[in-house]
Amino acid sequence: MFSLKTLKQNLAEEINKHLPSPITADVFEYPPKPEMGDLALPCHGLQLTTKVEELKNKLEDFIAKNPYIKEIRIAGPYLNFILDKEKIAGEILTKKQLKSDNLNLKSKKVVIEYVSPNSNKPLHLGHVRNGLLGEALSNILELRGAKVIRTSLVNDRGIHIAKSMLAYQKFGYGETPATASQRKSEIRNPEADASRRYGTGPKSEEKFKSEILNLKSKTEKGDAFVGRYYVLFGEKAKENPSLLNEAYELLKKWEAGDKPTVALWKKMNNWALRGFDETFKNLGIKFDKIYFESQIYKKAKKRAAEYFKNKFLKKDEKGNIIANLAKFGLANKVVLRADGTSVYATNDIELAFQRAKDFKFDKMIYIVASEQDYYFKQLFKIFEVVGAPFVEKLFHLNYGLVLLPEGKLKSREGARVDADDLIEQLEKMLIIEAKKRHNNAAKRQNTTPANSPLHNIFQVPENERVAGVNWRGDGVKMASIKNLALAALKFYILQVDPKSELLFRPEESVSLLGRTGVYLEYAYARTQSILVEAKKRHNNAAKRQNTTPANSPLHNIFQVPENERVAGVNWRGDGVKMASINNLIMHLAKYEETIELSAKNLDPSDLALYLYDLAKKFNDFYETTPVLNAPESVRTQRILFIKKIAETFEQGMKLLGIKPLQRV
RNA sequence: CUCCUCGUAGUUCAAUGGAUAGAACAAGAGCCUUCUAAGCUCUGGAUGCAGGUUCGAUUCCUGCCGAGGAGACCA
Repeated sequence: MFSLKTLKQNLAEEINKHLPSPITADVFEYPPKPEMGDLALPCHGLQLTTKVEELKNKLEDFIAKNPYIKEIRIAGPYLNFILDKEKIAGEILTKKQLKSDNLNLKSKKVVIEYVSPNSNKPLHLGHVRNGLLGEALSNILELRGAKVIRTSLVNDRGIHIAKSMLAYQKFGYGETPATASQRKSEIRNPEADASRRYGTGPKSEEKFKSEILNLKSKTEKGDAFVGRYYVLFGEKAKENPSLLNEAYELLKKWEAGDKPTVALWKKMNNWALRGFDETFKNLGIKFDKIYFESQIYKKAKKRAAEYFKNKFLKKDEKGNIIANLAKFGLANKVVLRADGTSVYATNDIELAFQRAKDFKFDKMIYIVASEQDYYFKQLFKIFEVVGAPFVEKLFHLNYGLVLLPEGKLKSREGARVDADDLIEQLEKMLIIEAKKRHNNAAKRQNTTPANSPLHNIFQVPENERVAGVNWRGDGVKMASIKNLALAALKFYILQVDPKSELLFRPEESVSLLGRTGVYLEYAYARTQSILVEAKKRHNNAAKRQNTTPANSPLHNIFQVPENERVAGVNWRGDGVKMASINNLIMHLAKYEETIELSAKNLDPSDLALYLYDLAKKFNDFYETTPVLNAPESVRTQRILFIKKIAETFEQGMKLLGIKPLQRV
């Protein structure tokens, strides 16, 4: 069975017979232009005892015997290999889609920690990037054969939680998510809303109180609800700094197990967590195990105190327990405050031990933004000096921050883009775009919008339109706008190298044209359209296959039909572009190594860009090469070709967490 | 001040030390009696500056300039 990887390895082995110092399979490159060849060996660096031509001659025998290589050409310092695309296509197209068996991560246990929110405010764009990365990586590693355990850590206790609790206690008047009104402007701009809504002084509080009492019952997302009180605390504390002390008092009460306080904490936490669940579900993020800081902080403090006995840990002059990292060129790190309260490190240390016990992992990947790089250096060093057995297995996968235009000039406490709101915005953009397309299509066809086949889309009430509408009245359910919006968002974020910062402009960034998730969906939908139509016409691929006598069932894929081969007789005036078919075949052949690369680099952007290329090449093919209307001699083969492309799209998109849509 | 990351078309992103630095958006011109025109084709535009290593540097090294992040018991 054909595999590019194997071919490269075989070729390298053969070439090494003629070289003084051996090469490896990864020195091969792909020529910049397909006309040059399919595989290239740059010979500049090789210590050739002979000339490039002589090497070429020495390889002739091997080439003659190798079924996949047709020819070698010399182009300056390069040796270019022309592969037999017909042969390769025959094997690739009948090959089953990549399975997780016999791949190199088989049975390795990988624990991933990602997202890890604070339960006092809703998820924002940074969490989205984190979550999408984690989910895509988990999927990719799973395909490579790993056993992936998706985990998260919720910071559900501490002073920040106490702040939102206090604000609710003082200014909540018993409001709940179920009674809260959810106005768009509030969600978009909670800060501005908070000051408008709550204002200052007793009068505005009275006003607000009566406002809540008169609210219609419309449920607000719990995390947004809780988040508003956290913001409110900030507002109020500015006027009245003593509120901070009150919040600390509340935290102490909580730690002491004061019943009403714990009850309030539970209530608000549940609201927030339910809100998170909804957002996670929307984004297609799921965890196998969620750790809560509230459940480990006591143990964590104990462990930190115990480790005080370790010679690398000591007390500083204030009484904090610190890890002495100076000799490693790092700043000392507090692992337990003098007053006995915990810091992040306290819990992270404990949690690592707990996870090691829970899962006995081979690899533990922390997906945390690069602003924590230094912290993780310190943390891992601590594990090293205390002799944690799993220290070699830990890995911090850092990703760049998501910046906003304002943040680029002046960051710090920049504005936040709310995750839920973002998805909603995208849906709206899609609906507007669809309407525009609809009108344009009508114009092109010289008909009024009302007579256009797309007309009915816009007769559907808005709320249903978002959920999903029917297409052409044929009863096939059109994919929901929401899925398209998610495809756009996910692709937009995942196409970027995780290490790069991501500049996000709320209005422009997630474009719906060009290199986008929508483009992918559109290309995939086109494959589906062909395949569905093929079935309709009773052009059953399997049936046809039996009638094809050639060695490979796909033998004919390259046979340009007689009438088209004759000079001047072209399809759509462009001619069937063999280059377009060949490009696609080589591209399909590269799928396996793309997945491998993504897994190795822990970088889904390789796969995302691969899929974009696939869509691009497919669209090129689509424009120039008829499938269903192709002459019978090649029709079946082309349908199978489309099927293979569709399968690759499906798997690749699913790995990125993008749901392939039958129709766009 | 120290450390980390990063400077590529107007903008958002590509390019295991290799061939003419690729796309997309934005602008203009074309293409539906044909498998979905959210598509396709054509036209311009870029490696911050200065050195170094190399047969060859966007990539590696040094310095400068610029951006972001971290260094504090702040979560």
